[in-house]
Amino acid sequence: MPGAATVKGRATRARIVEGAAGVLREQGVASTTLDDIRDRTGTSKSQLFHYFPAGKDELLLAVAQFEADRVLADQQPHLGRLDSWESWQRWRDVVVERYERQGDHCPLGSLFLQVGRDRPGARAIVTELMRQWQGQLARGMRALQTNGLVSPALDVDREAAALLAGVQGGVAIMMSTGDSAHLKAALDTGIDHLRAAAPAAVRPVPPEEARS
Amino acid sequence: MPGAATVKGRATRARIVEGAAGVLREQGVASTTLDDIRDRTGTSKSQLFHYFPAGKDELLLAVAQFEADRVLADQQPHLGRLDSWESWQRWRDVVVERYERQGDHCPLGSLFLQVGRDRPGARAIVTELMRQWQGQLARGMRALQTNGLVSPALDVDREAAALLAGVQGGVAIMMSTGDSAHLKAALDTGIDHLRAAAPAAVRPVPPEEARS
DNA sequence: CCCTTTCTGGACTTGCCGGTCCATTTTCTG
DNA sequence: CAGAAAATGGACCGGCAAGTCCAGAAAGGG
Repeated sequence: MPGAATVKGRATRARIVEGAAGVLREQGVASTTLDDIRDRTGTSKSQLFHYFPAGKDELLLAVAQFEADRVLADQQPHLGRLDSWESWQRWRDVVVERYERQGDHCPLGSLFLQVGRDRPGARAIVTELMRQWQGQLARGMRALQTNGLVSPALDVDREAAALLAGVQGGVAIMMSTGDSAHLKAALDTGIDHLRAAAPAAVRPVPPEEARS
Repeated sequence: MPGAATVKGRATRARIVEGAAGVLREQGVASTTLDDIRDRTGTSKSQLFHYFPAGKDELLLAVAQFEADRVLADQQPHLGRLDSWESWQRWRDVVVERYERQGDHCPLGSLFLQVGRDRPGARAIVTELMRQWQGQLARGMRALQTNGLVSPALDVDREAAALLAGVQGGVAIMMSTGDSAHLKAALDTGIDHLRAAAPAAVRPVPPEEARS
């Protein structure tokens, strides 16, 4: 916790990060100035630079980490317990609901564009987020396998990667178009794909019998 | 073609847009100034404002349209002829190759962040791009149905939406992490999902995918 | 060939915003 | 209760880049 040696200091620093996150969500990175953040958080210019000596970029990076942590937290506890079809469905609903509420703004995406993906730390934040997210999806798929709901032959890692990509793309498209249909389609077909890999004996939902 | 009444004028305007697109690809939106574009295109400040009276935003929007047109053009002719498993595979390879070459920079994404999604025209550009892209995928899937390679029961629109989302997300993840595994996974599982919907009689290839 | 319109060059203005500085207050430590 | 270290307030600076302006050159058109 650089530049925050006392309780008061840590509190102020946290207030800055949270407040900055709020401002950034509301008005976007491009049009947010340090003065906006200063106003919102009731701080002074010198405080901003006291806690983030490297300036705006360092602050933005801290906000990025803050937002990244929220992404997974908002999906819990469902994301951590994907061991039945019902739990997958609940997770799917939570994801849709979370991003529909977030509206057409992607805090993380814009942050990285501003900071620059190459900056030490920036790439690491998103890579780690994706790694954990995908890991939890894969874990859920293995749980389905363990419970005999999905064939052990399923390539879990590839499937989890594809599902994660679908979610990311669905969100991205929603940001641009305002329509969540793609996100829902990606989630539903992804889960359908798992269902199709169910051992025939326990196949849960007759997947649309239309062989004629 | 606002502000370009003569051949010479139109040529200059086009030179500005293309040059600006180049600069933006190389150094990103955030750090590109009108002077950079002026240097690159061998023009003067007054020319920039002559052809784009509303200033930088209007120019960026024109570049966005330019880049959007490229996206689909780069996938042709494969995207237009998705009527066999082989053509789907070729398209898949072209997409991967195109985005791997593009590296970790997304001209369109950054452009919209800078301009703001809400600006009249901005949202329309990406919405139209997605609509056309998805339309061509759906058309390809219907061609498979017509050729008896895929069950007529397949929900083409949902499947196309999901595949498009996967591609978008795969690209987005590649931009952030530098790894194209998610893009490949999304494409391959998406196409697998189609293969799984093949009428049993003509099921083409036992889905054996090379994974790396 | 003249007169209008379009196009071009580049100097100049202007406001914004990241960053600096130092004085002052508060908190920690022994 | 000192003295040090941390935290705070806010005035100030300086550069940069978007946008303006006008003079002058080229096209176009009757």
